[in-house]
Amino acid sequence: MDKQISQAVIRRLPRYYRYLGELLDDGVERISSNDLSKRMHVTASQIRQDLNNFGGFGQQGYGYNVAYLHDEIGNILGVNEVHNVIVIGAGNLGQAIAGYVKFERVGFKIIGLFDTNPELKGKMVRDLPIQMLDELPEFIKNNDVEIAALTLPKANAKSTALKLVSLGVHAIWNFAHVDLDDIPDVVIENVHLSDSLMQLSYNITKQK
Amino acid sequence: MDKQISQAVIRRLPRYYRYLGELLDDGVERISSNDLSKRMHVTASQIRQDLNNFGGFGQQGYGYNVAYLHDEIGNILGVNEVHNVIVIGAGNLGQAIAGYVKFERVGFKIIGLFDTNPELKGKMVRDLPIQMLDELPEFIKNNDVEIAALTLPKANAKSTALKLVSLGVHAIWNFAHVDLDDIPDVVIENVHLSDSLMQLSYNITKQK
DNA sequence: TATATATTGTTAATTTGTTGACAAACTTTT
DNA sequence: AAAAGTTTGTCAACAAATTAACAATATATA
Repeated sequence: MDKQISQAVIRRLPRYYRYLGELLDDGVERISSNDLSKRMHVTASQIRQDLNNFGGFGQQGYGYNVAYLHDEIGNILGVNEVHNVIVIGAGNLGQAIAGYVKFERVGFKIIGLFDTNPELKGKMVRDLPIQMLDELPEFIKNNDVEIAALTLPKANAKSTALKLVSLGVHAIWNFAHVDLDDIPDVVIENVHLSDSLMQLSYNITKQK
Repeated sequence: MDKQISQAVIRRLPRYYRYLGELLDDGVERISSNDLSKRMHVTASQIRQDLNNFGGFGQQGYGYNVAYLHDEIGNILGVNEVHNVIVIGAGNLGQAIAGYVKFERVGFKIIGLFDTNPELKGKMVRDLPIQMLDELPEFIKNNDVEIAALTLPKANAKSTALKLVSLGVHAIWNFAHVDLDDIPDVVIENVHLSDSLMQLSYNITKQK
């Protein structure tokens, strides 16, 4: 059985991935945990501990090969394969997320955009038509949908999530301001923008 | 000197605030740490520990008064006062964030929207005109700007952040895909959507 | 090729965070 | 008004996460 990796480690992986990507763009071939630690403002020890959860990617006396490590972390994160994404809720945030993923993130592909408002039906958002939510079952039957981004009011979030799961979608990227726990058989990632803004507010307030 | 509160605690505060708000809406007058723990899927001990970092808000044999505790956490988070926000970068995400804060978050007020693209100059986004970035110094002089949301490409993020700080803005809500550390005299809150999506991807991949 | 230097992977020590336990203090019931 | 029941605040125990230390093993240099 696989060793359980703590979420604290998982949360740091994308950041490693990003820094390694930048090094790669800059043509840097190798890097030591010590040099990387200085750039990232973390301890070298933590970098080595984190990476060694997944295997020994480095070499004594040499360090880490940037291209190799970048690729390996990409594999761990699953971003070297394509994941199809649909967006539920075609408001401002939904459209923004659709555009964001489309242009910023390789490895993820927006293939559908849904809403319940009949006035939006068929409206094109870039190259995707807004579809009605009742077309979703048919759409999922015909397409391999892996992730659903939920950008809708919190009142509808839970019921929509349950519906998605029953239709076979097993990963939800949730932007609604509500916790979607106690839904079985689904991986949830919450983006609570309000929480983030309140943390900022706390840190401002504290500083005064 | 104030006792240092760990970020682990701060991260949980908005969630308490949200659940208490819902209880308030439901007309619930009092709640024990035990009942709240069941709803939130955390331990009662953690709730009591967290709250007692800031003071004794409860009463033995009674529990916590919902309205009072909600208000107190609001004070701690600083959301009972208004914070003026400007958005730098009027693309999809910028417009979405502007709308999101405007409609979802009391305590925060969007007062300006800026971009560098001359074609957008004067274009209205709801009731706000898009202004050019070179109008920013004058704007900040005439308005009490507390928070800047950065929704622009990462290439411009750091220089813009430095400029904002030099103009007197001391809090940044950063959506650009880059770390804005080693900028002094500023409170930064990062929202790295890519990181979030990659965490989701990891958890999907792991599950297989 | 031998020696000096660099750097990992891993174990141990330390620090931080979480949970459990319970006396003290309140509320509710009789 | 007394007794029984609840629930907090806090201390102590435990668990998890982070940092430090260092042997092992590579690279770089002379």
